[in-house]
Formats: sequence, structure tokens, C-alpha cells
Amino acid sequence: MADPLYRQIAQDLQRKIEATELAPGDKLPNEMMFREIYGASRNTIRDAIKWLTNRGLVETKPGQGTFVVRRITPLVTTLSADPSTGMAGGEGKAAFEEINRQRERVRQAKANQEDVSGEGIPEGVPRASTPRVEVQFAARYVAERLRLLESSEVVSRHQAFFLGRDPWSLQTTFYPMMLVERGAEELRRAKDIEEGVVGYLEKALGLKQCGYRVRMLVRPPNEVESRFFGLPDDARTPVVSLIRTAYTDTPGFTGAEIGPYPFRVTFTALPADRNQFVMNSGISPEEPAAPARDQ
Amino acid sequence: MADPLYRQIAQDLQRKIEATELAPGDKLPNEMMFREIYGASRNTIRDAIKWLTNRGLVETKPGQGTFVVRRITPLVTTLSADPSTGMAGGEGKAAFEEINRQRERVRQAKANQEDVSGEGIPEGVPRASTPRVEVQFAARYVAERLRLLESSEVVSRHQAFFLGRDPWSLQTTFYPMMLVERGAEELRRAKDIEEGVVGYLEKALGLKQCGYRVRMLVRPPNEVESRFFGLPDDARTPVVSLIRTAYTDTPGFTGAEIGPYPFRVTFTALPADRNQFVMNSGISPEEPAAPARDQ
DNA sequence: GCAAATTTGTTCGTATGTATT
DNA sequence: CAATACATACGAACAAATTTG
Repeated sequence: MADPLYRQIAQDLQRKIEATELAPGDKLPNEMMFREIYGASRNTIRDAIKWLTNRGLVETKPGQGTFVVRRITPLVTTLSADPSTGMAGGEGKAAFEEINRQRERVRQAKANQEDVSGEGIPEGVPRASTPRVEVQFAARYVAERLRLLESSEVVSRHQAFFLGRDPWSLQTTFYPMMLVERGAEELRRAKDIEEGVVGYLEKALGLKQCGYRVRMLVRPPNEVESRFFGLPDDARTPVVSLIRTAYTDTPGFTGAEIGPYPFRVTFTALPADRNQFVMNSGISPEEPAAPARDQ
Repeated sequence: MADPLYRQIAQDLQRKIEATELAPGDKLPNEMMFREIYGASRNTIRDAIKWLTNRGLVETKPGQGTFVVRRITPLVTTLSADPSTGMAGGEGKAAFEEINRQRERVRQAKANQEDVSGEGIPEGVPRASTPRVEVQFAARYVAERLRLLESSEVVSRHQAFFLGRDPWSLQTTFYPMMLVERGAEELRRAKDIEEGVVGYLEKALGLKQCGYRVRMLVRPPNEVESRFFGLPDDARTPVVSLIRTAYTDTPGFTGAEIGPYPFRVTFTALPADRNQFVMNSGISPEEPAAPARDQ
């Protein structure tokens, strides 16, 4: 009939949290106190707290207590509409172009004494790890994107991105080995391609990027991601996965089929609880998008 | 030192699932059998299964058992690059234009005996509920997007979308009351605006959409969403929230500031486990994007 | 259509381990 | 080191959902 006891308790606490009777950061009573407050056993109390934890309302710290979670101000990333650049595809400087543009804008506005909120713009200095470069056989999910046979050779370039000391994203880009064979030797070096890969491939091979396609999906983190992002080890915080396929229509690089042909695919993972994404179309405001709420 | 017992058990099962020793849809042994297999108590077995459940690897059904989850083929939605249309903003026919275009393409390809996968294209017939129309005071998150004072009046139009019998999305659009006062009376009627709102507002008021901005964020479902989408009642399946702000630069509709001014904001929620999103930029393949995997 | 069997869900109790202050 | 607080693990009983006979 009625909800089970643990859920009634959880819902009572949820109400208190949403009414800010319990404010973000507040410590909840400990489990023994709750046992008296609600007249339930410790296990039932723990079930209630687990229910709240799954919903991201509270977090527990061994030896300390249970706390109402603080709202994170999400970082806003623009998925650029400019085919020659854009986040989630670049390396080195290119990857942070968007963030740097936003920071510069805020800096200037503040210098002009304008009233500008830097919300959603990161504090820390953007930084990328040295790329880890490998030659691999293409896994199925890579081969599908690059229209290669499974187990064709590909170059994989993996990087971690940080904002200050905080982990921000994990990114792996795959190129057909064919590009290296035709002379794009830099792709195989474990060194940032500072000028950006798009520029490099055009200079080295005459290969022009004509467009790209970004896919976005949400899934539970894998173990590597959980560790890198410091996510709670239940898998409650999902990651957003961006799959960015770059296309060329330069003759000689396209396959048998007519039309744009993929020459690069990048997989980027970011924690879903601290990131928002923006796309602009047509004429939209100049200023970067601030974090939005939807309820 | 070592992982706790329940996690060792969970990880053993995870390995079996990922090695497809346990295939999607398979029923796992019941809790009593597991108790013998692993020599652990029932509660510990249950903790292990809960760990797998949180990761979306298995699901439990009371009275039936525990099953390896079947992979859902996600539905792919293109966030159009065409400022005059695009998903997540339309009503009635307009909202399904993208899906219908895809279905038509597959139908024609099959008629030509081409080898085309309809993956990611929904089976069911797209359908929208009658809009629920209300005049409200703008909540903060609405006022922020429309650059209104909090508690200005807005028209809210709420719809549920279905594919066949399956719930697909929940959507609410807000318009400043000012638009109705200037003559856009249809906005207040509980009836699909078949021609599309963009077209209607241009005809009725001369207001032209010059662009839009789509924000995307991921969060746990609220209770309404959980019920509507039939999500598991732990909050493990997140929803993707699309916030689409439409801008005009038609003189007379813009605020004091120069530049594009928002006249409409739409909030759309979709379950994250069965949807993918695609954006195209520059020249990308003609054919609609098929669902992608990233690992 | 109902009763029995099966299976997971809830709730209690208790003991011990581990992290933090 | 001691105290505090959450984490893990065991056992047991009854409830609720579902399938089977």
C-alpha cells in the first residue's frame, strides 16, 4: 500500500533538502541519531540514505558523515559551428581555444568595468597531457566510423585534459594508418601538433576538412574514467561521450563512394554532472552561454 | 587490502557478462544458488547484484529473477543546423520532420533494393499529445532565458511525444505574454500550430527567427519524467535536457540591448539510455547518422 | 480462477572493519 | 590512541510480485 519505510524516510529528507531546511553542505544527523528520529533500524536508515545518494542529493564520507551535496556550477562547452575548428577535436592549443576565448572576453569586460558573470568559465589554467600515441588494429567501433575494415591499422592519439588541477576530459583520436603512409609523419609522434591537426594535414598532404559530424551519447563511466574523474564508485554519475568524425572531400582521399569521406574520429568523455554543451545556429548572442537550469 | 567480497563477486559477474558467457537477456542464477556458488550470504549477493544494477549491466524483476540487460538501439536525433526548423522546438508535424525525413529515406532506399540499415530510426508512428496551454508567471529558469523579470507572465505550451506506444519526450515551450498581446492569439489555444510556430509568428507579427541556441545538460529524472518514461525507480537512468532558445532581430521585438533577442524557450527531456544526438557542420554525409558506439 | 512454488524486496538484529578527526 | 561515523558481512523472517500447475 504505502511506500516502504526506507523510501518514506528518504522522501521526507528529500523534501527537507528541496525546501532548504537542509542546505547544501549541511551535515545530516548520523545513522544512530536517525535511528531514534525515525524509529527504524540502522539498515533501514542506510537504505534511505542510499536512495538519496543514487539521486545525487547527498553524499556520504566514511568517518565524517552524510552531507547535502553542493550544486556544481557546470562548465559550458560550445560545440563550434565553424567547421575549421571547434572543441573535442583539437589538440594542444586548439582544444582550449574556446575556453580561452571566453576567458579573454570576461577579462576584457571586467577591465571595462562591465558587469559580467564568469559563471561556467573555468578558473584553472587549461592543460593537456602529452599525447600517448599508438598504432593499433581498429576496434569495431572505430572501424565503423572511419569506414575501414575491422583490424585495419590506425594511429591512436590519447590525451587527458585538465583545468588547473581538476580533470576535465579524456580524449582519443584515431587516424587511418594510410595518412601516415602518405607522409603525415607527425601523427605518429608523441608530441602536440601545435598548429592543429586540420592545418597540419592540409600542409602535409593537401587534405582539406570539409565538415564534421558530432554525435553525443550518455553512458555509465568505465573504470578508467571513474578513476580519472574521481567519480563516486557506484556508477551514478554518467559521462557524456562526444564522437566527432571529420570528413574530407579532397580527391584521392575519398573511398569508392561519392561524397565526404571520414579521415579522423575523436572520442571524448566528460563527466555529465559538471558539463553543459551549447550549439549555436544562425545569429545568436555574441556573449558565451552561461550555465542554464531547466527546473 | 583486496576489494570487498560483494565487489569481487560483482566483478566476476561483470567479466562473465562482458565475455558474453552470460548473454543479453540471460537469466542469472537466483540468489540462493549464488549463495552456494560464491559461499556468501544472501545480503552480500544482493549487494553485488545492486552494484551491477547501478552500472546498467543487469536488471532485477521481482518474482522472476535477475537478467542481463539487452542493449537498446538508441534513437538518433539530429539537432538541425537549419535555423528555420530543427527538432526540439517544433510542434505538431514540425517536431517530427526530422524523423519522417529519415523514414522516407529508408523507405526509398529499400524500394531501390539498396542495402540500408534502418537502425536508429523508430518503428512506431510519431505522435504528439494535445498541447496543454497555460498562462503562468515565469519561474526563474524561464525568466533567465527570455530576459524577463521573474514573475512576468508567459504562455506555457506542454506536450508529450510518442513513437508508436513508446513515450519519447516531454516538452514545454514558453513565450513572453507580450507576443499574445501583440496579436499572436494562436499561442494561447490548446491546438497544434500545424504550420510551425516560426511560420505562424512571422505571419501574425512579422517576427522573424534569426537563430537559436541549444543547450544540453544531463541530470537525474524528476518524478514526472520517471513515471512518463517508465524509468527504473532508482534514479539510475538520467535524462538529457535540451534547452532551445530562439532569437529574433526584428526591430520592435528586441530589448534595450543591441543584437538578437530571445522570444521563445523550449525545454525538452529525453531518457539518456535510448537517445543519441547528432550535429552536422560543414559538408557531412547525406545519409542520416546511424547509432554509434564508443567502446 | 485459485493455490502453490519461486524469486526478489523489505526490515529487523548483530558483529566487525576502515577511514577520519 | 581513542572516539566517531560510515562500510561490509552475516543471519533470519516476512512481504510482494510473478509464474506454474
